[in-house]
Amino acid sequence: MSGVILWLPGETALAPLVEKSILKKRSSQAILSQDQGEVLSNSVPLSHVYIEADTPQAWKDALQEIRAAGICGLDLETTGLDPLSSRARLCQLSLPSGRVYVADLWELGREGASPLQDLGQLSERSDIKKVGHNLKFDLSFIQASQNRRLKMSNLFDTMLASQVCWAGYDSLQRADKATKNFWKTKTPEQSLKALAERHLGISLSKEFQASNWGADTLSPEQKVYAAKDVKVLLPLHEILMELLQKNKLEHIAELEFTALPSVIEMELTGLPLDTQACRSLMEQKKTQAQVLLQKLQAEAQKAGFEARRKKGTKYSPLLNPASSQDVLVFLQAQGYDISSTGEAALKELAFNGCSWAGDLLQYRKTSKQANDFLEKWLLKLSPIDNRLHGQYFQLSTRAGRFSSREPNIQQVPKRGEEGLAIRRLFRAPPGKKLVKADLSGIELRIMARLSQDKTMIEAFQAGQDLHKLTASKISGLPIEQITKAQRQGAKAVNFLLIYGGQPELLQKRAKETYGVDMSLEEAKEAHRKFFQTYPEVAAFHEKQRTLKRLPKNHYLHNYEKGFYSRQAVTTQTISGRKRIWGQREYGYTLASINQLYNSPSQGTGADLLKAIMGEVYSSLPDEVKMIGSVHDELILEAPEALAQDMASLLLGIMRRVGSELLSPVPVDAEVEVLDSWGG
DNA sequence: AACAATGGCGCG
DNA sequence: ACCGCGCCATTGTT
Repeated sequence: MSGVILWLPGETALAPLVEKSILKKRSSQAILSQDQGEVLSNSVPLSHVYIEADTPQAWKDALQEIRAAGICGLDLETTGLDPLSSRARLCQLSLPSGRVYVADLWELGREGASPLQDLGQLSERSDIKKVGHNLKFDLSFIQASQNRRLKMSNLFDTMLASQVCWAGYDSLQRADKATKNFWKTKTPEQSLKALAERHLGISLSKEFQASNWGADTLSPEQKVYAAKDVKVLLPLHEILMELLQKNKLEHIAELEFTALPSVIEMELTGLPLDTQACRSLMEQKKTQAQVLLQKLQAEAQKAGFEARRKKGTKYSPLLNPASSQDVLVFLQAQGYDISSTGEAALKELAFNGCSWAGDLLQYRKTSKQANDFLEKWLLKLSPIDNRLHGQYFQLSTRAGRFSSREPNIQQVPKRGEEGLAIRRLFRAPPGKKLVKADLSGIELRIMARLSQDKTMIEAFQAGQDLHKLTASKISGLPIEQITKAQRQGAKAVNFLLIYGGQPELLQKRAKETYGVDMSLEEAKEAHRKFFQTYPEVAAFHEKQRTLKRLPKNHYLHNYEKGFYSRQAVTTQTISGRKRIWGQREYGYTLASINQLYNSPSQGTGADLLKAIMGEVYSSLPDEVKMIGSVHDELILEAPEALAQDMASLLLGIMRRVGSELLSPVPVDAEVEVLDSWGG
């Protein structure tokens, strides 16, 4: 086993294998204010813990002190989690001196102050750094209270900073219960509580987190809790700044902080959904699904299907098409030789005349569309503005892409006529247009830049179609004679092979996706020709493979050790984002080589989109909103009169920022002004 | 009842 | 041994 032994988190059985090198022990306490210990003991007068800033004058004084300091910790307590339907109640501000101000925003409001306006202005000041944990939350409430776009600047999010430093890190943990997999991989916790413990040795109680923040008067205990939270932010900021610096990740953290306001805007604005059309399409699809279900079950019954008796469920003699076991048992009993009921296998059966398999596929698609998408969206629609507010997470993925949830905006159907019809439900409101921009073929451009492949770079510089070029090189035909089908085939070749796909997979995919029968020999030949045409891509792969044997120092920090380093295999994006590869299973299996090929590319795409989002956000007029982002695509909602201008703006920024990052590879984009997401 | 694993499928 | 996600229902386990 040539793998490199990475560290494990402290206490596992394998810990002795780990070399511990403590570079520099730094007492976190030195950065904490003197009375931190007393604060935690709860035995000192409240005025030593926090200062109330509930009068307009006291509030003003607090803001003045912050201006003088040039930095503050910022935290809000709110009546709920949704910035559209809940309200901010308490604002906590901390200073480098350790002083904490706690302000009851409602009380201040009654006395004629406008603290949320003040906070809005604070968020925009480039000369005052705002430090918070998951600032998306707090800033969403502040932004939601304003009637203009806040051009927030000089932000430092301790959660994002920490996530940047730990990206990709997996620790092995024993499962707490007896499960099949004894070892479980776990990503480190990134809550404020976890960070305070890890880096400062402070344990924060979360007892009051969900207490009644809408009460007539807030209790001293609630305020103490709130004050303790905000007090750890600046000490954490110090440590994370240094950690970012040691790992040369300041730039990536800055990229995340700059993208943050646009994420807030996307979540707050949400997507416009045509509710009526959505409901009727849902009903139509539900009916369709119901008809198909009965047909499937009736035919199965007629053909002699007998349900197994299952533990824990009510017995039904009917086949459940959502049960892959039921389906597999039935189809095998019918004499079909299959081992999976996935789409590829069922398509094959349907093609060979099994209409039941075709119906099942249709049923799965229709019921998924009706239940998982259309119905879910209607249930998720905000009663405040009747729009769909998915959440975005900047760093929940290993390579640095966004993830999205509740609902996942990144998996809205688009393929095929049915998918398109679903996207058309996202309609711009009257007088508005959607402006959509896609980075064109960005993965291959990134690969051209990563590998510095001469042929690829020249092709892009000449504005050539790389899929056609690949098709031409494989077939030996001149580019002008390449058919659409050949181009599609070459597209599969390009995407599969740059990430390490083997000829066997190529053969399989050609069949599945295009119905092209490719012999293994032909697939091998295409594989050979591809790397012959783009030799630097092969060299890039080779270079990535060697990374496994070239671990580098990566710095971490905790309260006990201070800053310390570990030998870690890391991969990097063009912007310098790092991903740490921890071993996954017993035996120290590292990343698969294909992951090492893919990660810098995928991560660079994320870097680029985030850079573009920051840039676009800072250039948008107030009436135009950023409403969506899907890996290589951005969506704006704009008044009709501004739509064309916004299209040019997007195109210009995407080309400029992209071409700068990928230089000498040019970046291009496709922009459209639309009435709906589906065109 | 709650949790874990799996298969399946939507997107890039 | 092609990468990255989130979400659902089923099925088995505690």
